[in-house]
Order: sequence, then C-alpha cells, then structure tokens
Amino acid sequence: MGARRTRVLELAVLGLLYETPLHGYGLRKRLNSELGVFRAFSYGSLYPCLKEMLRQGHISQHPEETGFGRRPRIVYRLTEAGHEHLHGMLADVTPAACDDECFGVYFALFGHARSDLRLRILHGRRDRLLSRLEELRSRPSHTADDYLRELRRHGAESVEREIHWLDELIAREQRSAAPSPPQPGSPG
Amino acid sequence: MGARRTRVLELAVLGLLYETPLHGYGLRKRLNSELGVFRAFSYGSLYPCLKEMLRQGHISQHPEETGFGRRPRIVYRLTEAGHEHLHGMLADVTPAACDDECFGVYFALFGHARSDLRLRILHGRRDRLLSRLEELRSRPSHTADDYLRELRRHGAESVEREIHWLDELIAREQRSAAPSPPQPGSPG
DNA sequence: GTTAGCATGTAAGGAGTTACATGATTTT
DNA sequence: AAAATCATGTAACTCCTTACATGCTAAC
Repeated sequence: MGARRTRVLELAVLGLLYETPLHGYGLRKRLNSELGVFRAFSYGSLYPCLKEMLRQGHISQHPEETGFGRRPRIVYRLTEAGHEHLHGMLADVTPAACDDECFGVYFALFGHARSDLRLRILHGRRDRLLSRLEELRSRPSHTADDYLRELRRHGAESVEREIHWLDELIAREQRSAAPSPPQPGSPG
Repeated sequence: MGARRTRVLELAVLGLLYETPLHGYGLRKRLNSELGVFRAFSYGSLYPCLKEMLRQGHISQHPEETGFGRRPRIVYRLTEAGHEHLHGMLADVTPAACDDECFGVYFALFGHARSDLRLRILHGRRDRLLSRLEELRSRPSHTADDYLRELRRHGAESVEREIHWLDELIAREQRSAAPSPPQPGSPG
C-alpha cells in the first residue's frame, strides 16, 4: 500500500519540521497541543505519514545525537524537496482548501509566512465563510421547525463573527504590509 | 463487505425517516439542505448506508405508490426495530458524542424529542465545550507565536459564545419543561 | 432532441482511528 | 518493584468521498 496522502496531517508535519527537526513522539505532542486546538492525531496516523513522507523524500531521518545511556530517538528533518513541497502546497491554497481543519494549520504557519501568503489564506477563508453564510441564509424559513431555525441562526451568527475577525486581521495585515509612511515594520 | 457503521449518517437517516418515509434521492436532498448545514453527504455513502440499515432490519423498503407512467421510487420507512434503535442511540448520548457534527444532527431531532432528552443533549454539548475551553486556556502563553495566540483567543471566544447560547436554551427548556406536577412519560 | 435534473447504485480510494504489540526510561 | 510515560510502530477497521455506470424523465 503506497501513497497515503494525509492532507492535513502532512501539512501540519511539514509546518512543524519547518521550524525545527523533531522525533515522532515530540511531533505528536506538538501536533495535539499547538495545532490540535481543534483536532487530535494519533500515532497510528502519524508514523505511517512520516514513512510515506520519507519515501517521497520530503523528510530525512537521523539518529538523535544523544549522551551516554540514552537510546537515540529518530529525528526527522525537512529536506530541500520538503521545503519546496511545502511552498507548493501553500501556493495552491484556495478557498476550497480553507475548511475549518486546514485553516487552523495554515494559520499556525503564519509566523513563517510572507505577508502576501497570509493575505491569500485570510481571503480564502473569508470567501469560504461567505459561501457558507449565503447558503445558511438562502433557506430562511423553509423549515417549520423552531429548533432548526434557531440552530441555523446561531450558525450564521458565528460565521458572521469569524468573517468580522478575518476583516480585522486582513486590515491589520495590509497596514503593516503596505509601507506608505516610513514606518520600520516588525519582523518579516 | 458487511457492517458499515455510518454513525452520523445513520443517525441522520433515522431522524429523517422518523418524520416521514422517503426515497434515497429525497433523503439526500433533505440531508444536505436541512441537516447538512455543516456537512454534505454523497450518494456513495447514503445508498450503502441504507443497504446496511435494511440488512439490520431498521428500515424497510417499499415501491412508491405511483400514478400511471411514473416509475415507482424506492421508499424507505422506519421499522419498529428502527424506532428502538434510534431511541437506543439517543439514550446513549454522552458529551463525547456531542462533537460539532453530531450535535447538529441531534439538534435537528429536537422537534420530535422529549424535554428530558433535549436537556441531556444540551448539557452533553455544554460539557464538551467546557472541556475544550479548559484545554484552550490551559496553555496560555506557551507559544511565543502571536498568530497562534490570536487563533486560540478567537477559538476560546467562539466556544464561550456557544456555551452562553446553550445556557439560554437550557434555561428556556427548563422553564417550559416542569412547572407542573410530574406526569408519567407520554410519548412525544 | 439535447441538456438538466431525477433516481439508484458499485468500486476504489482517502484520511484518518482504535486496538494491539513491544520495549526503554523515569518517577514514585 | 511498580506505575507512568517515553518511544516506535502495525493491522484492521471506519466512515466517508470521488469517480464511474446506468437509465429515466422533464424542460428548453
């Protein structure tokens, strides 16, 4: 069985290894504590994913340089091909790819991304939420059920709120990106 | 192969057929327009699910009573066993079962549920959200990354809002539920 | 008379999960 | 010495999707 594709997980692993090399167990910990605000990954998916990424040459493995009595752990590190692959994935971000799960992972990479990529992801997410909102509104009283209507109302409100949040982030991003006034910005 | 379990989809189908018998195509339409506010199902999952439910005896199929030139559609209807199965599933609702996906489906059944079941589901969802909130707060500044912190802040705010929404629904439910003496459970 | 939508399916695959198996190391 | 947790995996399964196959029927 070749080629497990592991979309979200693969992206998350690429993102984490972009920061620093790490071994499997540590990866899972960071996956579930930092990225995994909205979801948790198990070893049963992580290790096969690493195996496949190795096979594709996106990561390489090295025995940990350890002291004396310690068994060396298997440390994974992003290869050049892995860097390219990550950039390729980010270059392909579309609204369709900005579902709840993926957006969290994309967002987690923001610290390392360039401003134009950040903006594209924020806009992609915004577009997607707008579609959802339209859908939610397109059947206003089709259902007689009060509970369903209330659920939909609350859903629409949440989506609106997230759109508003994105608008603020986008505005902030644009202010710090377009350096009209001579303002020495912060980090790149 | 046997026994596809199809949790969410099965639950949704049981719920829809609880209301009224329907054929596959119509089921999918209602799934995606009413329940599927948050997700869409495809025929490739629906029809095998129906097949399996048939095999288990939870639904039965009948050729539609049609007029003249019309080809009769295959109409599915909940059996006694199906009713029991649905009640069993609802009786087993725990906080763990109240994830984003399932909660929407549970909620969609509220119109047919008794008040105590509604309350149990609302509380189950609330408990689950509280756990998530605690998790979100348990690592406040563990990350130096501003973006991740902002993502988490917004996530926590959304969760708080939903909890508040649930609190209102619960209060409303309790007001309308038991101001009068305890009545022996009549079916809803 | 051809597109669009109704209607019912199957086969293969995707992206994970749970449960299992095993052993090393650290903490109590 | 026992329990916890670190660490690395595999096998079987789940639940759903996409793509495919097929034919009917209504609308333009």
